[in-house]
Amino acid sequence: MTDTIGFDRHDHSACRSGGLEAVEAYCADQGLKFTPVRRRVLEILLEEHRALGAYEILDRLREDGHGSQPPVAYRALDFLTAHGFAHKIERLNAFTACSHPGENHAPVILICRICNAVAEGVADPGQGNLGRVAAQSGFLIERTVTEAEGICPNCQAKGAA
Amino acid sequence: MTDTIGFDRHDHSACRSGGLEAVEAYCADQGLKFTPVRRRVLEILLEEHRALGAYEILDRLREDGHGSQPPVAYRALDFLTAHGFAHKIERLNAFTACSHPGENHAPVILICRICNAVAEGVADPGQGNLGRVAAQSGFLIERTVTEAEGICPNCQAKGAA
DNA sequence: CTCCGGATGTTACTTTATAACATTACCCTG
DNA sequence: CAGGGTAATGTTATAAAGTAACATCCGGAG
Repeated sequence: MTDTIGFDRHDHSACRSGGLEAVEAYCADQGLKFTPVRRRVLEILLEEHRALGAYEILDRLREDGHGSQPPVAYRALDFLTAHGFAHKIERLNAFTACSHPGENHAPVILICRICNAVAEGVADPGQGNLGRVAAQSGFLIERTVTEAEGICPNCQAKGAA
Repeated sequence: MTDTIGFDRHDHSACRSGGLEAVEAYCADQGLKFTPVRRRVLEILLEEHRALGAYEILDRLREDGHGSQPPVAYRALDFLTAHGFAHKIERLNAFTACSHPGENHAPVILICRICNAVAEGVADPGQGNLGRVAAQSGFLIERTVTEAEGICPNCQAKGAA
């Protein structure tokens, strides 16, 4: 089972408020503290809907009167990534809001090297190449990093023109 | 098609000289310059047979009388990774010698969080979760990052004891 | 020999990330 | 509601990773 969003147009205000609501509900349910800083960082990620570096996020927090030192951003990002509300894109040393908050999933990230757009799909970590290689060697998977760099459909269309 | 090495004992001197020979032959064939610095960096990676940070490599180069500034290491690593003789492990900001030099492949990396051992398997980038998600959205894959963190068979056995 | 291009080397700097500790907010217990 | 524990926030300082820019060297083509 797979699904992808990210290279299409979409109702962004809905995706933003929906993301916040889903996380809020999940945190309430699980007894997690969705504090102002954490909430604000997720809002920033949802608003931008792209990969943001920790220091870009930090700049925005500073404008909002929150702490302006790196640990403030990194700690909020740690919380968000630990609970799957955001993902770190290792290839870019950057972060993005999760498209499927609440679902337990292994993110699959597609990165366009032309327009820098980022899309997220989901996968079962036990499946695919990683699952096969791990099973073969008896490796126990806990977390996965699955990313591809290439050209998104939009940029392919432009390039062909 | 998949295969893995890395968590087993093996004849390490053979794996080391074999790796060097394969790369040497490949470079001669392709007209690539396998210079002393590049060769030395690959040797270091093969000797250690683990993930090494660029600055660890740099320390070794310094001892050998090569340049001791970061670009020296990064340029050699760029060469090695560009041609598939080594891989960058994004999760660790570290590098490792390729287990399958010369073969055109998408590496699959398994990282043990207990003993830090690293194993490499190979995969077809068009297959697996990445391939499925990319195909579905019309994304053109150029490079892939496929890594898992978890527990290797050896550490699982120890933990069970 | 001389020019040219690629590789090496250096200085200096940027970006990314974390350790360590002080302060604050909150909730639980008594 | 006082006191105490815990978790979050905030700060200073520094570590770790990576790159831009330029000087130098070296080997091959003309």
